[in-house]
Amino acid sequence: MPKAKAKPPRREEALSRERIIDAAIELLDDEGEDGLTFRALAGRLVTGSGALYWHIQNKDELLIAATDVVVDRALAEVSHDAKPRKAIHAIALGVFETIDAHPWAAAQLVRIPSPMAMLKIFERIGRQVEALGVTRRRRFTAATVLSSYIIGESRQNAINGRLSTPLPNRTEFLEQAAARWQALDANEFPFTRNVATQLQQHDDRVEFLAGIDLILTGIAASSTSSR
Amino acid sequence: MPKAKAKPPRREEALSRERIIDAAIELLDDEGEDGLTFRALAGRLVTGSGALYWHIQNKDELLIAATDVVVDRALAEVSHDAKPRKAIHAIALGVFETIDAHPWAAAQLVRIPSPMAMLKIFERIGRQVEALGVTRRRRFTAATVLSSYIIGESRQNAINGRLSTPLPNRTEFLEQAAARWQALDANEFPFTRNVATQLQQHDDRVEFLAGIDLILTGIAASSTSSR
DNA sequence: ACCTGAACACCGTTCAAGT
DNA sequence: ACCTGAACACCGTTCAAGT
Repeated sequence: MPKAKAKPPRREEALSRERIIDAAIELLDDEGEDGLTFRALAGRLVTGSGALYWHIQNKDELLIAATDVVVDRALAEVSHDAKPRKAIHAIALGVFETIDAHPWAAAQLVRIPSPMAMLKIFERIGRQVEALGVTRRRRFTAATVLSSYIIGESRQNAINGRLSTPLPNRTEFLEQAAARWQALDANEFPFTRNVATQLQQHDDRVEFLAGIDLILTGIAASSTSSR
Repeated sequence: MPKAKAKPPRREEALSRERIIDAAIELLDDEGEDGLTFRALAGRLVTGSGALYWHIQNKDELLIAATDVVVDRALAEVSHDAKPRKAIHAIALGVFETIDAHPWAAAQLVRIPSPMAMLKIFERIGRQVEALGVTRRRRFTAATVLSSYIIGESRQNAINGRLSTPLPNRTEFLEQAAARWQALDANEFPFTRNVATQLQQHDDRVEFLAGIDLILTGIAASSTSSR
């Protein structure tokens, strides 16, 4: 028997705030929000759990930092030079897809006070609202409505992989949701049951953008009206 | 010295699911989301923590049930017989004020799958959307956009009493938020800094309803347009 | 049937001790 | 300066034992 034993896992680089955040994102993606514990994270980084506190303040800060990273990446891919409506679609879809890939980020975006990631989305949307020629007084409202819808709806649409036992794909996810709505009491939920059929058929991204366009129509109509 | 000792607190009624939920709401309102623990709740109800599990499944179910109760109360106060726009305003303000009084409920409303409280809000909004004469195909989109905005914005506006040290009132809350925005980097956040002034001045409810009306304008314009 | 409360299996966070 | 890992002060949840 040779002297070589099974090598213990070795840390290749020194610990750093950046590496910790990257590992946290991986862990969150793999195991969900509950999967992120300091012990599990330290295990992946081959260190002690206490070591992490040298680089980050606490779990909250880590979650917010992880969200900032994934949102920054998403926004970096959105080109700046489209016309306002197209640009807003692109920002919206960028956020939509990031939250779909990292469902845990949605909860962080709506924290109070707003994390930087949220402010960056708001800023990018706001500039396009300005470019649409919205009057000064209405810009805040318009940007708020758009941002609120983008984040809220992205969250609702994100498949949380670990919720009910394996959700193979989006189609089944939608079917389950529709079935739940169809099962509601007919007297108490006539409207919801009625639109459940649409829920089953719809394409997420198309439906999501339809909501954006509805708001954009409202913005355009408000700006041209006399009120 | 008389025999009478300090009476231990006595439970006046038997434990019940209802009493547990009511006590949980009180505890959540008093101490915030972190304040709701089974030990603290059992303390208030003068019982053992394990006893609660005879009446409720677990903490998640308790939070959802508590949310259902406060939302039901809010919706019960909203009259059914107004014209659609006024009715939507009333539903929106009802939710807004309930979340302001019970900020912990907002997190529950956006859970997946949607809790009953969320579906009830959606249903009430949806019926009014129908009453507005929105075409069948657009009803789902319209109700979704409205619900998403109502819940998202109510959450953002709710004062979470325990966040930073005592937040005396809403004015100071808004000032703090505006100050944070003003402190942002001028090159990276021109839009956000610019609207920060508005944030400082605005009346929450008025601004909130302005967003609702923006969406309603979009709904009206979409329905009458040819597309 | 309902309640009790100790026990279990976790957490986030701290900190003396190491290098 | 940075890392280690045991220890602390909590959690939610379970369950044998009581009434």
